[in-house]
Amino acid sequence: MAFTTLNEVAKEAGCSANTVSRYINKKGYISMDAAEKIQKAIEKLNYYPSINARAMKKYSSNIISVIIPSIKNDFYVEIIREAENKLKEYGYNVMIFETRSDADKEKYILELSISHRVDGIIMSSISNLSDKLLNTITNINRIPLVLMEILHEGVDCDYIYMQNEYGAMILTEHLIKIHDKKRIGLILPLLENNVSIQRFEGYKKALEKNGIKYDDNLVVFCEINKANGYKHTVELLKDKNPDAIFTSNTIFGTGAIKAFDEMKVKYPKDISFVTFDEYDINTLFHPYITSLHRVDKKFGILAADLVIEQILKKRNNPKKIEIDLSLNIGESCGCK
Amino acid sequence: MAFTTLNEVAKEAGCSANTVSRYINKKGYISMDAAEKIQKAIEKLNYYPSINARAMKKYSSNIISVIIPSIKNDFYVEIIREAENKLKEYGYNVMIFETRSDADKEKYILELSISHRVDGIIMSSISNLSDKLLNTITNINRIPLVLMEILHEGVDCDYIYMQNEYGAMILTEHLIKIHDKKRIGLILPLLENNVSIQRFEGYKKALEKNGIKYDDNLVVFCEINKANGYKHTVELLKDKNPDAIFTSNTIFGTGAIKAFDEMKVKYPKDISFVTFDEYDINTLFHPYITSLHRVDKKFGILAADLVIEQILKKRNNPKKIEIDLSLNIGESCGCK
DNA sequence: CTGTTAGCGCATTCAA
DNA sequence: TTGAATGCGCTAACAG
Repeated sequence: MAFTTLNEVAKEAGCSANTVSRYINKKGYISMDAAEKIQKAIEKLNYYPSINARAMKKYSSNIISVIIPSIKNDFYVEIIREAENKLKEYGYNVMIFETRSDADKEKYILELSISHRVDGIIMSSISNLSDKLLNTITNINRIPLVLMEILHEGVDCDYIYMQNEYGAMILTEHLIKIHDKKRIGLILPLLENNVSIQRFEGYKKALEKNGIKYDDNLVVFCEINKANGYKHTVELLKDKNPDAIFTSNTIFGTGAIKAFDEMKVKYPKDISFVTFDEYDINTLFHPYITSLHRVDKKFGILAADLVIEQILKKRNNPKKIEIDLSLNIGESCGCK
Repeated sequence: MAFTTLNEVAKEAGCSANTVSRYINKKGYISMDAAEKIQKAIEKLNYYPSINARAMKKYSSNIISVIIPSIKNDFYVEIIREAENKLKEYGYNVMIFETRSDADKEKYILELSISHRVDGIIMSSISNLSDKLLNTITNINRIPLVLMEILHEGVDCDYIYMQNEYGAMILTEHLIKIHDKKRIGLILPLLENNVSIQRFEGYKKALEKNGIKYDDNLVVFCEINKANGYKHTVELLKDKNPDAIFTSNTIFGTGAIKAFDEMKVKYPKDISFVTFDEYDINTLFHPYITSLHRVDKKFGILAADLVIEQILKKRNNPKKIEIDLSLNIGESCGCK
């Protein structure tokens, strides 16, 4: 591989490297004549500045890490896009990473981000497994950090978080109070996932408030994939006689839809169906699927604003922003 | 921000920076004693090597750029994941970029990749707008390059490409020959997109071969988004009396599904419906949607192998790998 | 307005 | 087995 350097451009333009640098960074004054020659040299030699060298010199990479569980999830993709657009306004580039909800990969990506000397990290971490490393990042390395979705006790940084427990509760309660459901099947990610724990708590709270005994036959914990959503919906329908199904995310939700389709179980006629997250697919075709609405959906923009604030204003008193949830009534629960 | 350096680790461990470097890179011999002290120092000081400094020294960043039109598209997401897994086997990290099919962004990302001194680029570029830059990359900078989806005449690098024209032809011909359709509505991306051109050609060829006159009222070119898929399906249905709809990608496809749903047009009863790409959503619920099957679906792995070959074996005779397409019959066209 | 100098953090010579 | 010296490409300080 072969790359032109600043020095080569300088030589070609008949000036010093410093002048070229100032031209590129638009710092200080440069004569028209020099500017022209430099521009020509840059084009002639196909010069592209080395980000590595620049980052070393400036103690700043101009990169923000955006780390999410999955890019196969519209919710997170929107966050990335919003954050990227916002950050670009301030001249930052984004490195996109997905953890696949894997603790080792999460750790690897965080360490990689430190090694890249990124100027900030926006992350959706749904377990506590990286908390120690996150503490190093924010306290020792002092990299501006924004965590999304849930609070990590003991990691003192900016947060944008949802009321997962409350959300699961109102969704469950809707099924109980409005549609008189008593046997609500729930499909959840494994409990090492804190979001899962919170949604599980919300479900149980709704039952308790409404005098329904918790039946652990109706609750399934499994790895997040469509196949599991399908499989466990089939099993619930076959063996557990549920009068409703509540999937904790859209991946499980699509598995459930497939199961309903194959078993010729129609919602809401034969069973009520609700899912936590609000996605495109929920209203792709009728019956529309009941879910929860994030009152402020701009996680990505909010997160970007928080990092930028930390960087530019050197703010270091952490902020916590709570995202409200409300019912997003469709037809799948039995309404309309 | 504050980061520990190799020198600080060396001081803490009571040895030279060189020894620490050799320890980290597992190169050359090191006494057990030294190794232990160094490891302790690394942990105590939270040392994470600077990728920037390393890249400068080694003329190699260990990064491969994977550039795709959209991360909101399962086809590309799979490519990313496959490539990432494969590349990690060889010790490479991946930088993920999406161009949103925007020529300026495409150029920006390519230049950014050069500036990062990436060790290779895997890209799906569906226009010819960056061909000049791609030539610089492969001929001047000599960065290993693999292009996906379509051939770019004049860019001499590795390719993994599909028979877009053939695919559109057999899909159209299926509608004509098997289901006796004569007025097939087609929704395509704008023609600056080469994939679009090829699929359009395939459509026309199928009509011609079967003695059907081309009617440009039935063909729509528009920007790729769901709203356009919806809008143009509605318009076709209302005004153009089509007996089939062919959407050129899944984004348009979901828009079409929404339009069918709202207008209470049932496929395949009222109209035939086919879409080019094979996605999860096609078989999420019945009727399953007829599409094209990529005989070798591992674009990502193939691409990673090609870059690795270029890097490790210093291969520079370009390879072209063609991906075959075959009909993937569902029910939406009218077949059972 | 421009050039000279120094040093960012690291890996790679070469000596010892 | 280890240390000292060097330089990757760039920008910031300082001189001129």
